[in-house]
Amino acid sequence: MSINRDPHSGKRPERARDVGVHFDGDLRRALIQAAATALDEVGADHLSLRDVARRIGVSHTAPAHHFTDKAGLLTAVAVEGFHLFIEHLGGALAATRDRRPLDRLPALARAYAEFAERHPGRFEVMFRPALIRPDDPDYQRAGDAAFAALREHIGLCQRQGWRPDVPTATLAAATWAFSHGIATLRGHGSLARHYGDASFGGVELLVTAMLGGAGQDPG
Amino acid sequence: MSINRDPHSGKRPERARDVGVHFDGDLRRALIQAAATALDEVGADHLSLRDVARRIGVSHTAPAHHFTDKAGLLTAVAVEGFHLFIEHLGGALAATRDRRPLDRLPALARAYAEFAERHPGRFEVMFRPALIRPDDPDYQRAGDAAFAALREHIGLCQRQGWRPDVPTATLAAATWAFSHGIATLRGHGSLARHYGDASFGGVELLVTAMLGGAGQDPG
DNA sequence: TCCGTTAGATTGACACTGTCAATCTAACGG
DNA sequence: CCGTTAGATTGACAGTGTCAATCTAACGGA
Repeated sequence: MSINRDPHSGKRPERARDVGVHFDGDLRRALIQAAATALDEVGADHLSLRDVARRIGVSHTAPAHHFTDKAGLLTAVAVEGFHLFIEHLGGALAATRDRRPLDRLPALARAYAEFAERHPGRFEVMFRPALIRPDDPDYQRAGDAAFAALREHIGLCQRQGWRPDVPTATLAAATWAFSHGIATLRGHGSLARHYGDASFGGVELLVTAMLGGAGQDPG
Repeated sequence: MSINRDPHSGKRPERARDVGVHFDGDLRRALIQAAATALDEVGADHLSLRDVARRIGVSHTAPAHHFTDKAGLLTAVAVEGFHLFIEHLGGALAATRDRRPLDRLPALARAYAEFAERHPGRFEVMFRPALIRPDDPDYQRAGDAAFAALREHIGLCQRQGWRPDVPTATLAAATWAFSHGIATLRGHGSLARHYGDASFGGVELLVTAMLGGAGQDPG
């Protein structure tokens, strides 16, 4: 068991190893990782930079030193979160490759809700601009990419005959908002309270009900 | 202009009058009012009990003394917010009395978004359980009443032939989630960014697009 | 008139937070 | 061997939520 070397005596003050988070000289990445973990554990409201620093055994100002700000660190977490998000939604689409595009929307909304449940902290910072720097280029790019993926799938639905008269962006925004509403209300417990079924199957059911004719032949 | 009397000299330390918020002996109500105002101004994240106290000129512990907690005060604001919310949605329904029930859903979603824009602070605490005491009876009652109102209108739609086969709670939850997603994403600026039209007309358009056959004769 | 009780409100302290200036460390290049 | 520089730390500051202790004024009975 290695013990903290006094930073003034040793050559490399790798205190982070003591708590299990090893950063190969890349403190920046370790901070993001620790922040994301802490975020999922305690929620964005109770996250403190000092706690993040403590988790990897560095000084209490290390996070701000690398990210300027609390908002800076959370922005980095949000960007990383969006990448994970896109990956997760992509997985849901890949898993339903055999179905008709429109019939895959419930699975997409389900994946949306799954992500929100599995990574509540990341999800929180991704969609709460007050916590971050919403005009950060990386953040905007990541968000744009997520929406573009959805938009592409909606376009696919339309090319198969689903509401070809409506602008793709409109349907994509509507689908996004619907999924987002489900995921957030579900996270609040509102779905369980008012709807009764907060399971992922219940999520798919909501989408099917809203789309209505989704199961029937599109005109 | 009355000046603060020294609380130790005068008979009634009505310091609150100095900043324009007069509470007729009802400090509790004044605190809720001040908190709601502050909330709409600075957002829930930057709200401090001490600032609320300063706004009405009382000691820094007065809010916690009356509401136990920061969460206690915010819960009271959320309850009051839900009452206002129900009133606002009711107004939208009353204003569209002449249309067919299904055709009034876009106006309902629009009212939802309007409320979120006009009272961002209240909206925030109403739908962020981490800030409040979600198991507070008054809070639950208020939220239930809001959902019941929506549910009732959905039932009306169904009685007129809209998807009578789907459980009312399902359609109500779906409508709620959709409206909620629109309102929150709109508040984040995501709608303006990805959809382009963040106006209230744009909000109605989203609902119309999603409901699809809403404008046509229900089967 | 006086006194004890009680609810309402305040004071003062505590630990904790984000941020900032100043400082220190170690490695690099000449 | 020395100066520079980037990375990280120290120490301080104002603000915050919360809690125990205290104070205030009004009320009800003797």
